[in-house]
Amino acid sequence: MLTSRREEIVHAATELFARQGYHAVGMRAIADAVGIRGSSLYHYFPSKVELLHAIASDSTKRFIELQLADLRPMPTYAERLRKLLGDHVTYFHAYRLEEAVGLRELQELKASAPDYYAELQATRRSYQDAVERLIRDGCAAGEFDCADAHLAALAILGMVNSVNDWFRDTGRQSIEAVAAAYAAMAVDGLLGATPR
Amino acid sequence: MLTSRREEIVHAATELFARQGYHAVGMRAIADAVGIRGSSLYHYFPSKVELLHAIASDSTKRFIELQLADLRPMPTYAERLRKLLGDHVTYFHAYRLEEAVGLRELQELKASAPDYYAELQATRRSYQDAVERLIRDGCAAGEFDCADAHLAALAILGMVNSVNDWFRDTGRQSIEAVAAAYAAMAVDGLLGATPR
DNA sequence: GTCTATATTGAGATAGAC
DNA sequence: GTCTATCTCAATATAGAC
Repeated sequence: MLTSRREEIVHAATELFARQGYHAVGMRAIADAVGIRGSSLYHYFPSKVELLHAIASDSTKRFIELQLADLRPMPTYAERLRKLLGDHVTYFHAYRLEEAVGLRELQELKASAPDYYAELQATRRSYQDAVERLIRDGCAAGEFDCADAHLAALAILGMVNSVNDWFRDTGRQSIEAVAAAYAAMAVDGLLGATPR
Repeated sequence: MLTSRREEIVHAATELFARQGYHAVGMRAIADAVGIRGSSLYHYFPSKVELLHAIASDSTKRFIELQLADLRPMPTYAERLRKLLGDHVTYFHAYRLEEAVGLRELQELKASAPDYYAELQATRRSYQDAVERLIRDGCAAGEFDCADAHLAALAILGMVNSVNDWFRDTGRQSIEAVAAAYAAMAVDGLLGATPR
């Protein structure tokens, strides 16, 4: 599964950062989890913050590329957005540790590595813009009913992003069921895609 | 404004924790912000984590008491929920630093002070339950249209909680306008309170 | 690529004078 | 209630052997 030592390190750091927070985890703890000495980590990453960047950046960029590529081939705006949001929730669940680190340690990245922060924010922004455009187009086409596409995009993204805060695999519903339900609440409910 | 030195300390710590994160801020930095020495802080708080608890607990409990007290006197469930959610957004904005710390450092509290964590989670849970009950009652009364009141409550709370992530006072809309718009998207949109 | 050894800095917290 | 002085520990990171 984990082919390279580098991947092994990123994986261990992701788990520790997600569980305890970036500053609460020392390089020694990461090294222990991998079975090497602290100093050996510096063979793979020049600093701790580069490790954080690798975690936050890799999964976010992969996610957004996937989502934006998938945006095109659908008959209606409603179906397009429902699929996008459902995939959003399931991806966020699959990479919940990475997303937890990426979201929670954003300001740490902003303070310690401003370039990386700006880059990441730009990537996120392009995704938010794509969702907003999709909503705007759906409104223009008469599929959606919404007063402010910008606000609606923010509200819906806030909604789907929050699933990881409460969802547990041990609960009564699968992540796929929750993903479908959230997509329906957003598209058919909030945006009124299905006439009532 | 800040009557006691204790309040002054809590206020300074809130700002610093919100901006830099709990572990990134030392007791010395908090003391500097107040104009005393680091050791003097221990006259008011026995440890750093007690300070965190004071920040997270005070504002959360005050908020939830306020909101639950306000729940009763309204003619319809829709109006009741619209008011609750609007107040939620404006309160969260007024106490955005405290809420940022309370939400982001939850796991720190869980690790360092499990009792405080459990207490705080129970308080939050009672609020979530109240919102869910309100939605369920509104559904039973035929005012709302929703498949799963539990999921709807989680989705709506995720939505209103996310406003602080993007809202800035320098933007084009006031917080009151955003609060009203979010309440409408939740109640009239997601829950379909207004017939379309 | 991993190790030992270490430099350097700052953390949280305490003792006890005033 | 605030101070000075200090304890103890752990942090990130580097140098250089193997």
